[in-house]
Amino acid sequence: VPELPEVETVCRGLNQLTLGKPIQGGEVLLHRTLAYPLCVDEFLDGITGTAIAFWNRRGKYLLAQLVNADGISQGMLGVHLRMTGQLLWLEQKEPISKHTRLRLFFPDNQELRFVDTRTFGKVWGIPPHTPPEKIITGLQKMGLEPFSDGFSVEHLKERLKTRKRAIKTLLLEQELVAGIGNIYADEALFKSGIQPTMMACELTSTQIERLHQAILEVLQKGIDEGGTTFSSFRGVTGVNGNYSGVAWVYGRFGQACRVCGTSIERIKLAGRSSHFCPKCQNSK
DNA sequence: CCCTTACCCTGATAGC
DNA sequence: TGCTATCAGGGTAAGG
Repeated sequence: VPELPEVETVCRGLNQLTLGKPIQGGEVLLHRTLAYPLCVDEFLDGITGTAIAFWNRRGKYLLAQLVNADGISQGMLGVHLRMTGQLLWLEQKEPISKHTRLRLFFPDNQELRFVDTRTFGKVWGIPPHTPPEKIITGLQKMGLEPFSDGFSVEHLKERLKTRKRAIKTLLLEQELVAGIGNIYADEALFKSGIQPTMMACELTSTQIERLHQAILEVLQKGIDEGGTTFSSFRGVTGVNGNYSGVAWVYGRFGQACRVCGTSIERIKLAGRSSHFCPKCQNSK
């Protein structure tokens, strides 16, 4: 499941492989992958002949700046991998796997291929002179990037003090902080010794300081390991990770806590499974 | 406004 | 062996 570190890894890979080459055309194999515009020809006409100047990541969204031969902006391309989406840089002759949803053709018989088993992933074509958040509504309420200067302990305290909701639920919503998903949320809460069900407004100052630190640590470790910490995530060249990371709690229901040996518990919060150690995550 | 729940989908796995 | 049921989950929309 791609979260911030995985999407960041994809972004870096795309910036090494896809820039400055004119898009020669494309093919949409699954129509619902296209979030905007809904018309396939309109989408392809908008991007054909442009080149990618650079890729940016915002939360779990990928945004490519498109330019013409004179470097003039031609709009943007947006991608969200959701659950199972992959962006792969391949030779066009590579066999088209069953779950291929969209292809973009580049010179020298290369292509950027969107493969997505569960089909939740989305691609947007953003017209010139249009703010991306106007087309990708998910960007409108996006919280601060965790590695930006604004994401301080004070900022977190301010945002949490009025919220009468479980802290885990808030971490999953992108409005509080951008890019955290279920795995990194559970791991960050374990590292900070906070139960996922704790009301955000009841967290102590010390707990919020620990949480802030833990969020940065788990995400940075994920980025350092190329997004392969907890999953079989693949980079843009299809190279598999090494499962190098060991989860403290995620996916370890019923197993012994790596710190105290207590059985890891699992509960449902906002429709998502939350894993935690009832002993380690019980401090003030 | 605030919060919760259902939904989209396919493949892996558990249970019979 | 083979079938069916269940589960996983990001974001969005609808409902309370």
